[in-house]
Amino acid sequence: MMSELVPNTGDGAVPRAFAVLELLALSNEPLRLSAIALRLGMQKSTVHRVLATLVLLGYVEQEEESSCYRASLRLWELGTGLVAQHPVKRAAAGFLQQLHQATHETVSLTVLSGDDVLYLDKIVSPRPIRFTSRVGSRVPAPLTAGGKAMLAYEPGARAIARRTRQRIQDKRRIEIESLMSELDQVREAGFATSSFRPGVESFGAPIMAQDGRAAAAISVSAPTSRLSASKREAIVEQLLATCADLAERVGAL
Amino acid sequence: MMSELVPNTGDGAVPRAFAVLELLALSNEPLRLSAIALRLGMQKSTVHRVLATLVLLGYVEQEEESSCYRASLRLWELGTGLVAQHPVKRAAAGFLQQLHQATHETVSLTVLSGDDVLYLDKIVSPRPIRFTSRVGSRVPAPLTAGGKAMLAYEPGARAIARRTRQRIQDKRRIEIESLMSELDQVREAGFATSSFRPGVESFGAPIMAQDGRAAAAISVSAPTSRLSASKREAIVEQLLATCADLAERVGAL
DNA sequence: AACCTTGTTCCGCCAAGCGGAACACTCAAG
DNA sequence: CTTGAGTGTTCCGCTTGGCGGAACAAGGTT
Repeated sequence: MMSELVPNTGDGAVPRAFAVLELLALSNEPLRLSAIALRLGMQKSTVHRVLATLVLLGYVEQEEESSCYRASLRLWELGTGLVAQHPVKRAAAGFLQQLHQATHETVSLTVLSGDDVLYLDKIVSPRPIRFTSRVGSRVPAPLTAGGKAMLAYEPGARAIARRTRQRIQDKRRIEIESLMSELDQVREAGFATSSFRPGVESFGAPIMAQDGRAAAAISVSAPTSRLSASKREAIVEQLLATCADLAERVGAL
Repeated sequence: MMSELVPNTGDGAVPRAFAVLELLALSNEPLRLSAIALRLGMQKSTVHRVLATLVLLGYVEQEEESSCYRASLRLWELGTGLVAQHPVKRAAAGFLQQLHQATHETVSLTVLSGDDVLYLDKIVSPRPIRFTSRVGSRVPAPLTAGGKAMLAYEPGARAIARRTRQRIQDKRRIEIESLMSELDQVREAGFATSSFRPGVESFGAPIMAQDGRAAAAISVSAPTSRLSASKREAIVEQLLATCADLAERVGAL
């Protein structure tokens, strides 16, 4: 009947434990036991047991004075190890650096994750853009330049667009048909653009894999005020060259 | 009876699930179901069930062709959110940048985690040092400059030194009594030095909290070949100034 | 002092998790 | 082609670990 307060993934010990851990990780302040039990619709004693296990495993710490619980850095430690050995990120690091040197603008590496774009890496411009997405954060793919660059080669692009439209607040941002035709143009031109953040313009291109889909995308973002027609042209040219080189490298490994 | 092959944290569904997840996260290649069962001393059917749960929760992905399992980027995603809101790291970011500008050398931010130092942040020198520790990695605290800077104000320093001596391979690296007297000197001078990596010299100073212990440490590392007496002096001076300023800022929040 | 909270502990009930065994399948050697 | 040793997956009976209600202790606030 879907009568849960929270979109719970199911019952059982493991899903519960992860629900608690995620809640703690996403919350920016330490949480009380009761607050966790309330927000997850679980029994206090259950939450207590789960927390005891997580503390034992080192994923959660309990502040001794306030008896609040917060996630430890264990998750982060495991996570950084994961992304450090990510093949695309490893291969891309030097190319991103080089592209940043050439353009002097903010350069990002993203992959598709569900309906979102996940920021794997980023080199910020010396004069950084405000409201930039943090590395490790996710943004609906159809909004971003890198996301559109990847969606152009994704079979399920239309479904992603529909789901995203349901999800976001300002529905005018995504009109399905215009987006789909934009993706056609992206396939032709080889790059996508986006200005979904006010005052910031982005250019994104896919890193193509052998199977015809995009393994990742690189995007260059700059404030509109700093962009001229010739600068835009130069950015796109350097971006496409970088992605082509990188695709060759990725294909080789 | 402690008859486990692996230092297992205990039985039950949740510890098992985390054992599997950690194994996958730490392994740099995708693992087969049998390999996991073997290495953790678990039944195949148990591993299968656990993996199914982890896949459902989005922490593990299964390659469709080889049916291997690997950790997804979910852990990393949660982890980056965690460290991004870490108060010390947030406060330190600007100071690290500034210290890097002043010294043009590699600057690191570390915290104490167990008996280790955990690298929270790092700004690498334009001519980067080889064999540098990755952000998110851990190194035995008594080996590093930042670690010694923090241990100098840690009550359990001696115990940490003993445990670390047991743990490492080259026991000559740590002589308990000489380390303890070195920590005394660190308290007097306000900074520590280390050259546990061949050819690299590091200077570390603590960021003091109100309780008289070190909340974190900043260290500056440079190849010995690039260091003169005056350069060393300048680095230490700038390092100490930075840590003092930062401690004030951290104390305020 | 009479309430609310909070976190923690206890305990009976029961299902979720466990692991052995059987299954389907692939690949390599015979 | 057949055999065999792997693999991953499924089934199922048993029992243990997890569940949640209730009682408990400790502060904090009215």
